[in-house]
Parts: sequence; structure tokens; C-alpha cells
Amino acid sequence: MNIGEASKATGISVKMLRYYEEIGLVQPAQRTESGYRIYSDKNIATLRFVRRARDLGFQVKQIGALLDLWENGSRASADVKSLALAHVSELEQRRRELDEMIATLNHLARNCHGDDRPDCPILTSLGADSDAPAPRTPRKKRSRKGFASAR
Amino acid sequence: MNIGEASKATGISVKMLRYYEEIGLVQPAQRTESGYRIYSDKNIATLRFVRRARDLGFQVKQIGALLDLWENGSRASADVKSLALAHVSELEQRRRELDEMIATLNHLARNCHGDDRPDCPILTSLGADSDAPAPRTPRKKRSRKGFASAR
DNA sequence: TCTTGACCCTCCAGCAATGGGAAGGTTTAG
DNA sequence: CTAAACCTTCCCATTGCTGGAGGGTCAAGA
Repeated sequence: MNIGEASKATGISVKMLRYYEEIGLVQPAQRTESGYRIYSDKNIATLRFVRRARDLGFQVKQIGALLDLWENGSRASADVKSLALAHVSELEQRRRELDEMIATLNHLARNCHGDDRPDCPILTSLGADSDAPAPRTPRKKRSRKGFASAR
Repeated sequence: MNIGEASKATGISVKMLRYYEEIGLVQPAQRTESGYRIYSDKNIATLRFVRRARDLGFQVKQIGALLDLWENGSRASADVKSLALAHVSELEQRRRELDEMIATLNHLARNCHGDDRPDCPILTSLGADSDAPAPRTPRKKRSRKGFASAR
């Protein structure tokens, strides 16, 4: 199988197949004399594993760890489980943050009449001159144009 | 106020304050003769608006649109509301995806005994040689090392 | 056999939204 | 006056991808 076929077989784009190889997540594929990558069934199976892990929201580093465990018959299932559960905690944390944002926005939107009058509690709330929370910082680009079209 | 004070007052890091200016999200700050940025109370209010919008998960482009609406007294609240509700939809979509991942992982983890035996349904499931879903592709780095330590 | 189009290759650049740091000027307290 | 604490700009890295340029390869058809 060449890379295009491997892409179809795994659901991973050609670009990503090359990328995963480049960052060392998977072994470099074999090559034909002319330099084309060739994939064996085993390679495909590994790549499918990678795709499924990614679909479950694992980061590349974690997928690497899972792959190591998968390929290592002598691993302890406890290791796998703790990796998975730690990941679940992260996902749940993100979900909590999303929930909060959703609730706040829905609350604000509910109180916005949404007609052609300009007063809107959403903007009013964003502009409230109250609190001054925890820090963050920016970096580099250009002039202010086209933001209005972002809607 | 100089940039450090503005950072404390808004909860936006110094780096990000410079970045937001650079990408044109906010007007360039005034400068002292020696080139230090100075922020007025109005600047601070605008930046607080930006920070709150960001806390609600809006992307910079959307924040730009919100800012335009905020500064434009003649806008229609319907515009604001639709922007907000569209954003809520995106957040809800992400939430659904997270839910699915969490449910799948919890299910798998529940069936993993998590002791020192090697067999683990989590890995087994990831490795199942079944489906071949929608495409994606990779790009560039180096050899496979240290992934095991990623746990 | 030549050509054409569909592949493949590598390298480079970019997205978002940050963080980090170097090299250097400024301000301020002691 | 000096030294620390700030400020400035510029560049690099991160994460997981996408896109394109510039070129080689392969297979089918004329």
C-alpha cells in the first residue's frame, strides 16, 4: 500500500501520516526504490490504533505512551487504566469550563430582547467595569480591519 | 498606567496586551516619549471587555466583532444575540464531542481490571481491526524517544 | 514511444493564542 | 550613582494540522 491507500484505510490524512512519522510517533515506513512509502497490514493496524486514540482526544504524546504499552505484551493493565483515567479527568475539566461558558452565555442571551434596539445585556455585562481577574499576555501582527465581518 | 499595571488591572498578560495591539484587536496604545505604552481608563475598560469575552470562549475574531458592536451605539441587539447564540452552538458541539469521548473511555476503563495483568480492554478496543473512517494527514520532526514517560 | 494526469516526494510557511527569552533602553528607589 | 525592576522589540517554541511550491514517478491511452 502506498501512502494514499494507507490514508484511506486508516482515516488519517496523507499529510498527517508523514507528520506522525516525522515526529517519531510511528516507525518510519519502508520505501520503494523510488522513495515512495509503503505500508504493511501491521503498519495499518498501528495507524488505526493511533487514529482511534486521537478520536478519543488523546494528545500525540499520550498516544505514544499508549502505543508503547500496546506493543509491549508485558505491560500492566493498571498503567493503561491510569493513563486513560487521567485523560478522562482532563476531558471532564474541559467540559466543566465549557458548561460554565454555555450557562453564562445562555443566561445573557435570554435577557437580550434581540430586536433592532441597541441596548443589549450581553455587551453591557461584558463591559461592566467591575472585577480584575488573573493575568495573561499577547505577541504580533497588524491593523484593525474586517473584524465586523467575523460574524 | 504602564503595561504592567494595565496587565494587573485587566488580567491580561503583558505579552497578550502587546499581541492584541499587534493583531489590531485593540487600538495601539499611546506612548511616552521614551516609547513606553500608556493606558487610559477607557483603554482598560476595553481590555476588560476583551478579557471577559475571551473567558467566555470567544475567539479573537469574534471578540473583534463584539468590540465593534460594543463601540457602535447604533447596533441592533439582534446582531449581538445571534453572534452569542452561534457561539453557544459551537461550544455545545464541543461539549457533545467531549461527552462522547468521556463516555467511551469510562466504559472501557470500567472493564479494565487495572492490576498487573497485561490484558486490557482499552488497548484491545483501540487495536480492533474493524472500521476505517474519514481521512486526515501529518508533517515533521524526529526519532521515537521518551513517549513512555508521557504518562 | 510520448504525453498526460494522478500520484508521490521534500521543504517551507501559516493558523491560534500563548509562553519564553535575549539584548537593550528607562525609571526609580536607595 | 547604582542596581533592580521595568519597559522595548525581535525571534523561537508550542500543538496538530493544512496548504502550496517545485519536482520526481507511474500508469494508461494515443
